[in-house]
Amino acid sequence: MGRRSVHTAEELRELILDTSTELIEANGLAGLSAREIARRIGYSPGTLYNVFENLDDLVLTIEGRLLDRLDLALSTVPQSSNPAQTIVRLAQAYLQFTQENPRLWNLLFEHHLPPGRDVPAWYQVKLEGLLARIETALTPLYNHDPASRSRAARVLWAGVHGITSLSTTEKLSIVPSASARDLVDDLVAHYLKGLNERQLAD
Amino acid sequence: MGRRSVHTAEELRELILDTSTELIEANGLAGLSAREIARRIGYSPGTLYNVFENLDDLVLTIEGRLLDRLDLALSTVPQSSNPAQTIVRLAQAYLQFTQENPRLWNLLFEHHLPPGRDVPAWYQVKLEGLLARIETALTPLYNHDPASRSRAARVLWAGVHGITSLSTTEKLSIVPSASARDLVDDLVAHYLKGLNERQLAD
DNA sequence: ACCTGAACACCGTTCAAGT
DNA sequence: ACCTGAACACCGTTCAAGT
Repeated sequence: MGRRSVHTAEELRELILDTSTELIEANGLAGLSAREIARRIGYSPGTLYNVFENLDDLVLTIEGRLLDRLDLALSTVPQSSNPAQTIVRLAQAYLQFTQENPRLWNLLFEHHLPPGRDVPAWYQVKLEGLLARIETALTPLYNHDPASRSRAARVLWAGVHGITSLSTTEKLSIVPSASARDLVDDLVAHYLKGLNERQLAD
Repeated sequence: MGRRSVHTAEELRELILDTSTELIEANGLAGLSAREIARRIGYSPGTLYNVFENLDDLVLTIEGRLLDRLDLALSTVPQSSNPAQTIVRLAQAYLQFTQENPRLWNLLFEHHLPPGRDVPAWYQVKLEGLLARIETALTPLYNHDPASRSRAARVLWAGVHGITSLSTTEKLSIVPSASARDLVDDLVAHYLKGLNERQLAD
């Protein structure tokens, strides 16, 4: 029919992304469908495929924006003269972010690309940027040993991720979300203390 | 048509579960469909619903068996007189198990029940049984403080889960799977050392 | 150029009808 | 009692046709 664009290409793109985000926040990845997006924005399903290659492409775009938002949240964490305190603050900011956007955050782990398709390069870049924030905070403890610093950053990242993952996945209520913060604090405090003892022993 | 059962009810159930497991191992949850299972076992789709309530019920059954297999694997870990070493061995056994069954293991985190439906009680019981293995290994360090012991067990469990999760989710290749074992060892060693220092300070 | 909507090849689940 | 297969209400994606 050739509806004379009531929306610019950019507006249409935002409309699709916003609507998709709402659907995911309401019901997770299972709540997202091309036809439902189309219904809500008042276009036909085919129109989505003028804007995005397919649903995976759309979801990756949403994931990219989510990583940007997390990066922004971490960027506001004030640095402390005590590296351990900086790390604790970063971990708590991460935890808070995931708890504020649980279904959206879960998307990062629910959604898988079809076998053979790789994650785009920009996605890896964003992840590495986030990890770099932790590495930077660890530098005062490790400026002589980048390999150990890198490992410590990954262990901390994965550890905090594990706690948040188990606390937001209702299916593993082993970690009640009320105590996630305690667990994160405990992890960071004792792990860093263990690292520090090792350094003193050197 | 009333095919005169060439399979007993029990055989049919196993056939469905085995075929479903194969589909998941090949392509993850996305590769599982009631119609595809039916095609492979040579029954009509409707027959699945004589055996299982629905696909969620089927998937939960597979998850239960998976948790049983993990429990079995952990049960063969020899206890050491050094609690830290027992924990390291348990963590490594967990890691190995998840790496041997990556897609099946991911099922536990990809699959979500529809909103409102709770995880069955037997599922929670199995999870708590697994956690109890870690708590038991920690007892020598903590027999006077069950609350701290419980927290330490949860932190270790979540931490190892986080490392394995990031290493098997191809989308977060921040943790190359080659180094997952190093990260697990590092986490357990330094976390326990940090705990231990605190105890000595008490 | 942009958008539609029918078409194709799929889903999960139910249930009357068959043996 | 067990099983079928049509039916219903959905999917993602493509693409000829319309304005």
